[in-house]
Amino acid sequence: MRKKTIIDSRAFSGTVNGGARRVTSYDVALLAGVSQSAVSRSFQPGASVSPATQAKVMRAAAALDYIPNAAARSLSTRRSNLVAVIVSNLANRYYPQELSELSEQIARQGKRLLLFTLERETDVGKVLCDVWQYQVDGAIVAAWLSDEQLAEFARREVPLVLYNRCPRGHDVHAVLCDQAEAARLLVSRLAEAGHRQFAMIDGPGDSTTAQERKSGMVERLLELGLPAPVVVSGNYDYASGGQGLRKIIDRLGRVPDAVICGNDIMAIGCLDTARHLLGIQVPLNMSVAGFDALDASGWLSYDVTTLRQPTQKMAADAVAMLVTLMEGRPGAAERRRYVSCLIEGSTARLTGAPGYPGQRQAMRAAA
Amino acid sequence: MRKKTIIDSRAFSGTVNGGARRVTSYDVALLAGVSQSAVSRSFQPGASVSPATQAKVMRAAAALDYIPNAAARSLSTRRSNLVAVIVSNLANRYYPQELSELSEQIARQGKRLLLFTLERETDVGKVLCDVWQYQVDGAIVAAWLSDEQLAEFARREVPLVLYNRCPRGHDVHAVLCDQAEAARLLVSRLAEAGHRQFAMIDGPGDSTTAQERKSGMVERLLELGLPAPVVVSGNYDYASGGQGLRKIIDRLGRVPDAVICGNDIMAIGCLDTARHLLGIQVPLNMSVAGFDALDASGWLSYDVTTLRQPTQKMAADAVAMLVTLMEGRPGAAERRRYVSCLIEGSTARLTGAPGYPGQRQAMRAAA
DNA sequence: TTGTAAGCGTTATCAA
DNA sequence: TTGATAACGCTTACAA
Repeated sequence: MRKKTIIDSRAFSGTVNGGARRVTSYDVALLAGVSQSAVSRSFQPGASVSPATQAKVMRAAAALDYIPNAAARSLSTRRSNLVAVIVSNLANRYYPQELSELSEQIARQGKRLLLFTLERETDVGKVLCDVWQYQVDGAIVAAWLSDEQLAEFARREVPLVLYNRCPRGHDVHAVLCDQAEAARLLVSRLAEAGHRQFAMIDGPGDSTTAQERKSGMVERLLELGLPAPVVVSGNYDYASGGQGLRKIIDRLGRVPDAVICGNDIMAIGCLDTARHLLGIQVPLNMSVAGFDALDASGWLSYDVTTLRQPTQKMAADAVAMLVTLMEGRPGAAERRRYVSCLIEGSTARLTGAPGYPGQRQAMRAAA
Repeated sequence: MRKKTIIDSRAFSGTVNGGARRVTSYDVALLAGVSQSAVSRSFQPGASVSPATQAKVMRAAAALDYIPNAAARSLSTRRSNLVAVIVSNLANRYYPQELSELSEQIARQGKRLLLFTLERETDVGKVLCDVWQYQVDGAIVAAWLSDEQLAEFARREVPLVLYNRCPRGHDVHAVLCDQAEAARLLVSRLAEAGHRQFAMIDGPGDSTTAQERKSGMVERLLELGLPAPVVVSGNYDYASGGQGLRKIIDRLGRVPDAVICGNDIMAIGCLDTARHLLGIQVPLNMSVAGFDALDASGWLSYDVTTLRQPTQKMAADAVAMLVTLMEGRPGAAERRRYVSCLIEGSTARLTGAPGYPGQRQAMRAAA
């Protein structure tokens, strides 16, 4: 008998564990004068309860401050309503809006975001065990997964959507922006405007995004028959931009025609060093471009030529895709590709409309 | 009998709910040839299990890919090992590193971060119900809580630490940086250097941090017997800085001696508009200062005079404080106050060492 | 529509 | 140290 149990535990003020007694659906049932299952049903969207019963239950619940226990529900339904988001600190630092976006979209689906941050891209293994423990209904991962890790998601049947990471293997779902294509576009436009000697300040080695950007650039230059670029490595921060530029000039023996930076932060660092420390006229003597279209890249002091990913749409689609998978619905697109949009700032000489001044400046002037 | 149940559910492949059968501690026990309790104990840090038993269990667990179910544990122990972090999108946007920091510190304590993001500071009510449902062990809140909401945390006995929000009421725990004091310091130093007519570009109305910064400034000016400042409102973004400056000049009929901005982003916007659009020499004709010491404020193009909060320490202490509360240990400091550190950039004329060039420039020159 | 009862997968108590 | 067993608080057949 269950009722007896309740009375018992009241007497002991919590039989097994020391904590204070919590209000449960039994208490509500008792007060409302209905069965416990009636209470449970009253809190479920499409259950069959008469309005009268539901009203009684809700009144009693309110009186007792009753809130259903998610852990118990999770145990019973085998769904936790939790979505794991795994992201490296680096990514969060440079794309904070994406996390907000994901959080909002996940909440909109009635789920909650369990956050796992990584010191490095490849640290996923350290948190994976916790991901399993919490029985998350799905995961969105913006970090590097090994083949074994990918396989484990499949084996444990945890729906997975990769966010801007290269999905090796066929059955892996992902939203991703074509970084190589973006880099190719940038190179094409710069070449069109007469740039011949390119240089790149690369991102950190563990960033697949950076790798794609680099390979896209190198490939396109090769296709165009232009000289091989000078590539130096950076780690996505401001200092890398300035240091990278110095290294490039050192290695090349002169100022390159164009410097493509792995992200906007480095582009800004490169710009500042060029203008304030080396006295290089940008874009007159050298063009500079970045990636990501950070807020800062649009500031008056910079107006960086850069490539914007449709991050808002990507986040929304990632969550939508995950939900489809969680509901076991078939026919979901396995992966969605996006294209970056070139923002013609005033740090690179480009041909074609709108030409000078840059797109942003023109918009400002028009406003 | 439990074993019978297992056999049954195998036969039906999940009795009640349709999902695939999961590996449970019973399966491990069966394979290892021990009782289920032995399995449970083997997975608990300080339980009394013989090495031999533990080894058998671990071998079997590995063979079956067994992972304990957090929901079941949570139900039984009444601890979820979940910490809710409630933060507004705005805050996350401008302080992404804090979230990373909190996440890391929480993980270090063996807990996990359940993220709740808010469109506005005052939207806490919308997510609170979910916070209760998930039975979080504690919460760190960087948003505005009403008295009722504060009371509800107390009533439900959910340990709470406010992050940089004014704790009304006595028994509310918090880590907070003294924003008013920081503003007072800034005003003092600027006044010392001869600035008389101050202006402020205020933050959004729902930001208590902005309110404190403003009141600190106004109070200190009053104490010093300086003219009342011109205060215009902004909303922490770049455009607000430029618009704010124009409004100030409009209202004052001239350029003020010093503009204090509610955050660095607005300070940067203000600077760019002053220099590039209005041709004002900064700091020669006008000083500009901000708050938060963003990365961007240290960039060569800006080198903003600003105030840095010890965010890393604050995040670590917030989590440490929360853990103390969760463990029911008494003697925890009820609230911890921090002081900001003035970063003497080159956008404001200040007296005293190190004088010109700004601190950052001097450091760079020395390097 | 409603109540009864059998799970969900753990931990904790108690006796052996 | 070990095993049997009773919670933990919910959902969901199934029967009424």
